[in-house]
Amino acid sequence: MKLSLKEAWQGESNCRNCTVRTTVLFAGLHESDFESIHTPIDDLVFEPDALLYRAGEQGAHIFTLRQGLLKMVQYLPDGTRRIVRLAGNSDVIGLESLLGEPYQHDAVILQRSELCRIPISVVQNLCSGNPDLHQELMRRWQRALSESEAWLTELSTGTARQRMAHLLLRLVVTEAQPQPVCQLFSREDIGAMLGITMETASRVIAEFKRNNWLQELKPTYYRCDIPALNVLISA
Amino acid sequence: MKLSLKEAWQGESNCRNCTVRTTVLFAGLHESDFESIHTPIDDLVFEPDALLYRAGEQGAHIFTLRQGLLKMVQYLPDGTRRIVRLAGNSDVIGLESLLGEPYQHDAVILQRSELCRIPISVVQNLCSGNPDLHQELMRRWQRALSESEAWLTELSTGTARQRMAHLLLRLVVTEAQPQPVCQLFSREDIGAMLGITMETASRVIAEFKRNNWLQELKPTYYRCDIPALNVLISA
DNA sequence: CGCTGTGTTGATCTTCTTCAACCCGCGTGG
DNA sequence: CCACGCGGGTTGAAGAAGATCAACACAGCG
Repeated sequence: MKLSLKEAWQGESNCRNCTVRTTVLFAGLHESDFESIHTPIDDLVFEPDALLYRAGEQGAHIFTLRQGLLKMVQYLPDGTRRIVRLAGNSDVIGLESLLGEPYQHDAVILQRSELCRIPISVVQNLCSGNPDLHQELMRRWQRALSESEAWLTELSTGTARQRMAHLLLRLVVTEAQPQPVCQLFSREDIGAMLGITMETASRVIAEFKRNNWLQELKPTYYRCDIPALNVLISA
Repeated sequence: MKLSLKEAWQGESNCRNCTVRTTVLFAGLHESDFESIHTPIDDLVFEPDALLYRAGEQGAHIFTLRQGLLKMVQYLPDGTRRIVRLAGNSDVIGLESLLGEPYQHDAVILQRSELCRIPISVVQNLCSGNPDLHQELMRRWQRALSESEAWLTELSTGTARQRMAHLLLRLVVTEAQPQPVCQLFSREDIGAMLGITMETASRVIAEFKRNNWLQELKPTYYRCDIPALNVLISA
């Protein structure tokens, strides 16, 4: 099985009683629709660094992230690596497989994730006669597109400082916590997100810490001074 | 009417007999489907610099580009401008309005364009009972997503030279001509596409011309040395 | 105990930005 | 008709920002 590295199969999903059903792809389904799900939807848990799928693979599933965080990675001919998007809570990834296209990215787990692996045949069956599901799919596609464009404008434009500020602000709002706290990634990954080197990423973070824009609570967990960061990006 | 600047209304579209129907959004429609198009689909032509729509507007139409080229522009809080995507032949833009979301970009014509303005109500009506149209819509969304991600990896990564090479190669392949010829934009726009300044854009182009990677046939029209450019990006 | 991977920091070099001057083609108004 | 100004493009010189290379700290682990 290629889904290596600490995969934990949690059993088949019971979509009908899914705890996050209202926020999730199948929100609009009717009771009767669940009868027509014959191919099993697996319920999976992954630990950091697990590889969900690889760019170029012909996929037969889409994935709904019920909990966690992962990175979508692309490579250039010269070997450069760029992280083009993150997927978190209630995001759907691998949509391209619905169109018969191979996966466009490596999908790698960043934080422990719980997700459902849905065979594309299930989605296709449900689609006939489910305008709500269509609508929901389009919404996911649009979400991915908006995210991707935000990465271009916010995380690939301006100085390293500005990009980092944008990244941090994104992270604290998506974590949606009462406290402005986020978990940071390896300097290497931060570099690949912002289009800068590991070293500059490190230096910028050091500078932010010196200025108290950023405060390390425990390893990889940081508290950020949102107003200060906002000044940086609108200057 | 806000669609200012030399708009030319060409009459109502006759989708049934559209010359590019096979490549276009409505490719999968049946004869009978055309009966149910009650709201008019307008057939428009725009000259360069015309503004199709503006970011933030609540749109009531999507647009199919039958011919031409336009840029999709986003702005940062600090006023920076980035071109996040180009749309050309047979691309569909403004899809977000189908979801009730406001337009995410300014859409500005770069080269004389012929396009159809389709009311979202028409698309929504046709969608019920037209899986092919759904499929086609998803394809367009995925295309936009792929494009957007390619801009991140190819046009916002590496040195100015590499980005320019990527841009030129993209342009000559999309033009799909026998000759490796493309029409270039203002230095300002090139800068906004590559995330560099007008001046560096100018310098890089000058350098390419000196090295004969690039040859100006007539104003704004260039012939490029594809192999040479390929070396640049894979070095 | 030493090794490895990750992060940090310094010194130097390259690249890009910034600011300024200038050219040229074009249109406008005197 | 010509002078002028304007916008777009080019080029130079200076400086800033980031990349690169190298050394080192430190934690985790066999």
